[in-house]
Amino acid sequence: MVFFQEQAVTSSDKTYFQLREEIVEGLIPAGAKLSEVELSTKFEVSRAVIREAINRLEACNIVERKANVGARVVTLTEDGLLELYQIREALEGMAARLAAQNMPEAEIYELSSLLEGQQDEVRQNHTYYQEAGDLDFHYRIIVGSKNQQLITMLSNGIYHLARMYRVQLGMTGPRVTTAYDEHKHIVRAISNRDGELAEILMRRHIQYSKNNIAVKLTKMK
Amino acid sequence: MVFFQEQAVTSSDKTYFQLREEIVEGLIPAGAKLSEVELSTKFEVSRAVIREAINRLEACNIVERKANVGARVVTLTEDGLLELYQIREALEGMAARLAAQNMPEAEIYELSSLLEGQQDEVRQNHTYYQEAGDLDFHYRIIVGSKNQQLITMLSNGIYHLARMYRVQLGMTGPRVTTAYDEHKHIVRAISNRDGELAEILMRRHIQYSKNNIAVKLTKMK
DNA sequence: GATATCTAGATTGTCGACAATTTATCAGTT
DNA sequence: AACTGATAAATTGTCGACAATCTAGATATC
Repeated sequence: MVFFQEQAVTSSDKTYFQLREEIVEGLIPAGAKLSEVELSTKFEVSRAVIREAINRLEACNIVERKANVGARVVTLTEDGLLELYQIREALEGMAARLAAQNMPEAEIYELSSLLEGQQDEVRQNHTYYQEAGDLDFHYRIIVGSKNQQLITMLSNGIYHLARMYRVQLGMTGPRVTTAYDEHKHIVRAISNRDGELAEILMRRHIQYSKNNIAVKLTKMK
Repeated sequence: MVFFQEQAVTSSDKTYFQLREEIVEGLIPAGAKLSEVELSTKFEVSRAVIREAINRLEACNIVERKANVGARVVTLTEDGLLELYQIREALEGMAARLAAQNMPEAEIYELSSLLEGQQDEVRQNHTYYQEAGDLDFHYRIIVGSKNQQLITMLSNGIYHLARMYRVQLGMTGPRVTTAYDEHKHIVRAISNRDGELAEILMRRHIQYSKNNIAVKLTKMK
């Protein structure tokens, strides 16, 4: 699935995208130091474009920088994960509420059909719900909010960090099949233009997956 | 009042802070183009530090950049303002909920005394509630959430854009005195460790001020 | 042996110059 | 007069070099 396409026009863009992917996927491990000269030889670009890429990663909360010292990939902690899900709960809850107000009927219909199409798949191997489908669902609702700042904030900022946690804690992906039913209920609320309910359901949905991850985390210890 | 101090260690920091202030205060008007050479001569630094400063402003959603074209200060629109307040409602509502869970008693007591101290002031010139007081209140609750990512997001990202709207639409600034009572109710909920109520009250509080601004906006037309 | 100070190495911050791209100007054609 | 195309000016993107800062190791002192 093409989640949302970002086209790299400048060399700095390409470097940023690639670096981000390597960090999210764990090729560059959490906590690692990002040496500017090292990366500039690796990617065969000047330090200027590396610096710009690192700056953008910092804006995503994927790396942390200290002046005159350097940049490190963030370390993944249980607290950090909970913090992230609290933010997602607030923002995506609001996105669902706004989607109920602003999402065009056509988009709602598309989203609804998407879920219908996945129904068979869910029933067959009736345990899991593919991660891609989950992502697509959340993204469509975010876009449906029609709040451009919210869309940018979630797509550029939150999303990649959230994925980094999921990938590196081995929860790509997906959660038990009940997630599918939760999605259906949310869409129904949006379709009924019931923003209040849509927000409540979305927040619960995110709380459940947070709890699911928290359980896995404690098991890993 | 010292809202929260950022200390500029590097030349790029200083440029970023100053540029941000000039934009927020309107010295550099909304929609203006940011020429790199022009700014580098004005601030007497190289283009590299200007570029870095502009990158950071972009991360705050204060300027927009297009590759190979340049950066412009964002234009202030009614839609943009509403979008911003929707985000604030979601995030600061969550902050209030978390503050009810996590804020240390000492900090709650401080916040409470702060409000008590302002009571006389409010009664005397019984119309307005100083902007500084309002900022301080919101900031303390955000910090009280103890969610580091939320704190960063609001302090570095949302806050400056919100202030830019208030300054340039002439609503520094304060809203009618009822805001003071709303603040008191929120603190009471936090003090009672009632996160659910604290969130509801904070969201209402922000909705009210949004409506207040929306009214002023329509009057200006 | 522990602490403090100094020096050398490495890393980041800043600069000016060149390359690539966009925008403006102007001539030419229909 | 309006549109197209080529050329020139201006702006952004990228580069390598130098300056400022931090880090590590060695030496000296108590």
